[in-house]
Amino acid sequence: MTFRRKTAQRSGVTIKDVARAAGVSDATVSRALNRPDDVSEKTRKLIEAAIAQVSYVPNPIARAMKSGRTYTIGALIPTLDHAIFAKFISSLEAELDKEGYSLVVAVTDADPDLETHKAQKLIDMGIEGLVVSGLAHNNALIEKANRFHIPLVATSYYEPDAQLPTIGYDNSATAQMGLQFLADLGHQKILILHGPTANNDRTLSRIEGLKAQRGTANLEFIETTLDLEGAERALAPNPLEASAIFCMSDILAIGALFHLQRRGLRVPDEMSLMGFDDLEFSAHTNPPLTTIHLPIVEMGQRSAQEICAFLRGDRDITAAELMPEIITRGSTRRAEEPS
Amino acid sequence: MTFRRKTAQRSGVTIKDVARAAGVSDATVSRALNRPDDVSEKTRKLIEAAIAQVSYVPNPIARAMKSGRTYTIGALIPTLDHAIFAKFISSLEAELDKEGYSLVVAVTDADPDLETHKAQKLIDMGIEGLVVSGLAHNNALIEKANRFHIPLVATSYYEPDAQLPTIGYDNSATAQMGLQFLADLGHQKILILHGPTANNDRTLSRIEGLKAQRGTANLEFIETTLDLEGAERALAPNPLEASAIFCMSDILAIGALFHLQRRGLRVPDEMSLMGFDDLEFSAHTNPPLTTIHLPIVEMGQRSAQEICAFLRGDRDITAAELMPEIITRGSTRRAEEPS
DNA sequence: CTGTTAGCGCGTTCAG
DNA sequence: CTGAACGCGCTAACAG
Repeated sequence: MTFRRKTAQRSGVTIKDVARAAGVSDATVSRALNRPDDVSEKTRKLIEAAIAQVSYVPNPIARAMKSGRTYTIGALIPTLDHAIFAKFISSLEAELDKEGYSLVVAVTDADPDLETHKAQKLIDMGIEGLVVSGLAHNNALIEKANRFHIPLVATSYYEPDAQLPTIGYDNSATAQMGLQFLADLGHQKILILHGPTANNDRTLSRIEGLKAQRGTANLEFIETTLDLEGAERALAPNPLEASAIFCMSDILAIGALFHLQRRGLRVPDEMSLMGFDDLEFSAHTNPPLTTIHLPIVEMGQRSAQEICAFLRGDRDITAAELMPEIITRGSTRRAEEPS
Repeated sequence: MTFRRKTAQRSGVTIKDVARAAGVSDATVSRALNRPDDVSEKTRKLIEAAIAQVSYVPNPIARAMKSGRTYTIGALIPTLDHAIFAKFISSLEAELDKEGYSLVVAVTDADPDLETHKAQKLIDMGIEGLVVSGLAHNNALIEKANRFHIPLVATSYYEPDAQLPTIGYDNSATAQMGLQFLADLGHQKILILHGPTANNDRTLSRIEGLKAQRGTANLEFIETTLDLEGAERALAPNPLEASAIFCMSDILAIGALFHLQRRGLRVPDEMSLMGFDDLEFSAHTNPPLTTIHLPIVEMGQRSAQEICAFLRGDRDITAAELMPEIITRGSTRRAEEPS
């Protein structure tokens, strides 16, 4: 079928047309629509008939204009191709819906210019709140949100002293926790595989945390693209002298696992492997992946709740630290004692 | 940091306040904002100063009220947890952005009631177009969109005779194509693994296509949940007498692969495995997965283009068939000749 | 180049 | 219970 244009923009029939058709005033129609109890049974029926007859449909914009509210929240995310962001958006949207808000998503591809552009677009369309990923945003964005009095929340990050409220986890400490886990298993030489650091403060923070703990183990860092292919490319030319690989993202860990399998290296016997995210996939690989579970769903919920509470006027938005957790599965084991 | 409420709703300073502060009329302020060239350098400066002074911020809703447009499109999708939908949304959003539109996403969990609820919410907020997944939608939804003169596009489906324009592929024919591929390899007994059929016309259509081709091979159908766990649960109790498993979704195929690995069955030597979707993962498993590539990105782009063209008044929305394609990789091989 | 006037569609006074 | 009138914030038309 083809959808045929029936009318120009928004049908054009207004409350006035209904009023005329029903032989009442527009105010009465408005009332019949908003507070039916204040209208007599009889005229209400009359109006309903008129509405159907002239096929009236209320104009949401005019409504919003009166209330001054759009019940719309924006989210600026670097990508949707990574399951972790999809899950976050999903959780955010579900929680916002409970409070009557809708979610507009804008993908930035981790490009600051695109981010600025989309932020402006979101603001222009009247969002009442904005959620972004990470902390490293051009000041233009922060200032803009401020100027428009739009509450801004940074997620995937926890930093109580930041310029804007953060709802997330401590990337640095979490990476350190993972490293410690591996070190405690006796791993001395560890390969760190991570995604792009450009415009990605989450990754940067993880790496910094790791570097600060250099004493713990001998660390080698490799940066690559954040996909399975990236893991392959990073590891293929590597002699793999480490006894463990710690990936700053499960997608890389899974890519590493596939690579190691192809290379004939057994995990965890010949190589321990640890991830970061806890994707659905990670629990099902062979062996299942030891990883760090990120509280993504809670992050979405919490972000929504904070913004909604703020908009309701209940309270200011406060930063919140959510706790990641190590999930021990089969891809890690104690390092061989040096013989 | 905590975000402190500075002001009640939308700051309240209007174009009038600016006009007063600058000593000009409101129309001039409006002009200075929208067509700066029509205003003298001098008064423009004056106005800019006034804007900063009273910290004016334009009200997008009032703007929308004049133009009658919101430049917002809604998408109703069953889930974001499945990468295929995330990718679709991503592509849709990117293309809509090019035309100046924003995308509001609403997740329905494949629940008709939720779908109705969210559809209404989207309409109430003033979307100008709506994209849904699949064809099986309660008439209420279709009728509603019609009543509000909102163009509606159904995706992941192609059905030229449907009630609403579809942009997608022929699920039935595509499944048949996959089956034929396996049959041509000599597979006589094939296990079909598929996701829930309830409220999912895409899956239903694939199954129907397969059943219509029953003559081609001996088919056994198993329904399960659409996740890795689902594949595991479905296959664990199965004796696996088939020589090939055809999964109606890559996620199931990958789950199946993991299961077979654990079970010690070699793919493709002892079991051929074929998917449906072509996720990023599928190209990287061991062995890489033979699957059917779905034109998801094109689907998003095309949907956006059709809606935008329609809204521009250029033309009606017409259905479009996009062609899936078999991607032959390592998980399938010719069946052993019966000895 | 700038000011005045007149609404956009709706909800909300305030009278009746 | 109902109607008349006003105004939300902004912009398009028309004068000047």
